[in-house]
Amino acid sequence: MDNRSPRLSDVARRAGLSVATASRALNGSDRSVKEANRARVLAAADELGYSANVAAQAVARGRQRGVTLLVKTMPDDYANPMVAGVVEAARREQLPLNLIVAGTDSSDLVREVNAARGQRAEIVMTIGGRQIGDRGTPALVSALQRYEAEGGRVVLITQAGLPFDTVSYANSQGAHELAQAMVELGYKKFAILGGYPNGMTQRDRTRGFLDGLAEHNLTVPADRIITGDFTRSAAYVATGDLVRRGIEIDAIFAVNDAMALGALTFLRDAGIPSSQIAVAGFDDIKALRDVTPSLTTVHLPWDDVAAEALSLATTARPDEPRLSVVSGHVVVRASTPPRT
Amino acid sequence: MDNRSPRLSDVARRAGLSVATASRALNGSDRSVKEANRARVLAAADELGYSANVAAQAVARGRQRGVTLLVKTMPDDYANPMVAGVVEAARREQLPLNLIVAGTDSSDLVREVNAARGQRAEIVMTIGGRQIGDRGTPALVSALQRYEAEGGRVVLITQAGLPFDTVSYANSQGAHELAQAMVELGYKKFAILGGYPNGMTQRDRTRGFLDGLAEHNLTVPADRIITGDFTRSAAYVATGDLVRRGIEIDAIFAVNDAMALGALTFLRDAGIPSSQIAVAGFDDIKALRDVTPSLTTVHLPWDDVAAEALSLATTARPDEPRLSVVSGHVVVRASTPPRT
DNA sequence: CTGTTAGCGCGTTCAA
DNA sequence: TTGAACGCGCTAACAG
Repeated sequence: MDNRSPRLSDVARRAGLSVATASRALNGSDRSVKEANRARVLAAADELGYSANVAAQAVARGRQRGVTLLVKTMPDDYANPMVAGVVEAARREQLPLNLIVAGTDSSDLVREVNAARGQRAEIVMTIGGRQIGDRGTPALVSALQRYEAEGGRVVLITQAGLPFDTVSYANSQGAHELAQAMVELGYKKFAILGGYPNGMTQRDRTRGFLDGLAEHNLTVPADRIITGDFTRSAAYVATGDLVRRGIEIDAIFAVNDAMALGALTFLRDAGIPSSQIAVAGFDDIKALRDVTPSLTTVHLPWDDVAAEALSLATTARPDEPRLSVVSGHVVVRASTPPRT
Repeated sequence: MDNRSPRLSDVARRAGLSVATASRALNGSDRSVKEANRARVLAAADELGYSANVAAQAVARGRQRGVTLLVKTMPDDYANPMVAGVVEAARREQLPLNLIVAGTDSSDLVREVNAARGQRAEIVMTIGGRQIGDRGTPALVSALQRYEAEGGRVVLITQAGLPFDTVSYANSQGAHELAQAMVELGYKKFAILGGYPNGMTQRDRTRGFLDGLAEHNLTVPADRIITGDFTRSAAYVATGDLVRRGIEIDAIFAVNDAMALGALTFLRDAGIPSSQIAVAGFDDIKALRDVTPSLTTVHLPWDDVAAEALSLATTARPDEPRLSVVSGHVVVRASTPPRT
């Protein structure tokens, strides 16, 4: 009942050749195998149903090929377009992809980075914004530095500022342009659903938006900048609070689309039309196509972000960490009708 | 620049003990290490920043711990609730989770199963429906059987019928009940967006729905059962065709929620209200909360599906493959208002 | 171009 | 309870 799966030596014996030759024919990079022998090895492997033991290869080679993608969570509502992008990009490059769901804490990330280090993973990529003043950041940085010192490649998809190759997207600029666009549409009284108060992504988007308004001499009173969870449900509740408090606003900017959807859904449930309170988000996730009214947002080219990250990972690392910033653009849709 | 990451032998030397003892203290299952020595080993490991090489452990142990989850694709729009469920369940059980995005072809799946076999993966779990008459199925079955014969555990989350432990969800029954519910609401003239003509999930849901209608002496003419891609976009287009062809219907059943959202969005864009053409889906994905009108569907308890799959995987396998069927229930929402 | 040999890092016998 | 020695499956250096 408990057979053994065939090993390289089985293949070699059946082909009447040595393991070394079999190894070269099957997995070696060199071409230094006579064609006839190569064929015999491949035939033997096929007959035996041989499949290389990747773990053993990793041990022997001293390095595990492919990219280890570290994410904090696996969402159960809207897909994460960055993850999808990286998965697809890796597939195109024929790079094995190892998706690890680490957990939300930065110590979880440290643990997984160390695991990758133990395995001699070739490339480690992380997705996810950082927290301002996160006490775990130094530990994460040193784990990553150590991993790099031991020969690994690190690429972060997040905010700039850590000493590693990084792909960022223009949070501040996008929000700035969105603010401009909304002012031009005639909006004046804003509320902002700002998500986690310590999230850098959230902070950059909030600031960019405020800066954009400031150019038109508009401000947002502190009581209309709501912080809290970075989720759809939290936004739903927060919008309800705003409305109940009777605060007079004509538009809500949510710092990501999931939150914007929460706001939009609350307004719909409450019977408040976009002509009364408009909503705009950020990210341009695919799910936006299906809501009414369609949502104004900042489009980010997630596939480009992923491709850029992989490109950084697979090219030689220069002495100085590189930073690649991908910018987005505003997409005005029905949730922010021109205000007369 | 290229240091070495610490190995078990480094830890052992620093602790003044043998590798064997260090191994037992750090990763061994036995308790047979004197407490003082155990502490010294742990301290040494900590000081050195030791992290076990999982690949080497896998080679030595002859088995890679954890669950290897094989999915066909990584969606970029709506999250797959099954995947999220399994990830979370594995985390709860402290089982390392290896998520592999295989590709859509059944030969891709075979390749990954063989890779898992080569690595002596402990548990292989696959998510995704089968195709009727898929020529690749025998190859997949034999790859899985071989993997099992070599000591692995297989759990499928899909239709019943393959000789492995399987978790299924009641596609036919759920659709049947949905049909009943819609008839009771007063609907009579249906169209069905059936997805891939060869998909078993799609077929079961279509059949279940038709059976439910048949109990009320209702039928759906063949030209109103539309097959095609199993996607939101395809459903959007198909709904447009239905409307343009001027076919008289009062409700559309889409065999999954993504397709239902596509249909709903088309109707919205075309200005056709639910009172004229209703829409119902299947799955109850989270994204449904945010559309207008909210969507009638069949709710499936995805977390239960995942938990059940993991439970099958971690209990001893009896001689006969087990089948666990998780059933759902109809949720009537605004997209199917009572018809008078 | 091929085979022999020596590791890779770890778990696990078997004696002590 | 400990340590020495061996083996896991594979790659890579070195001869031939």
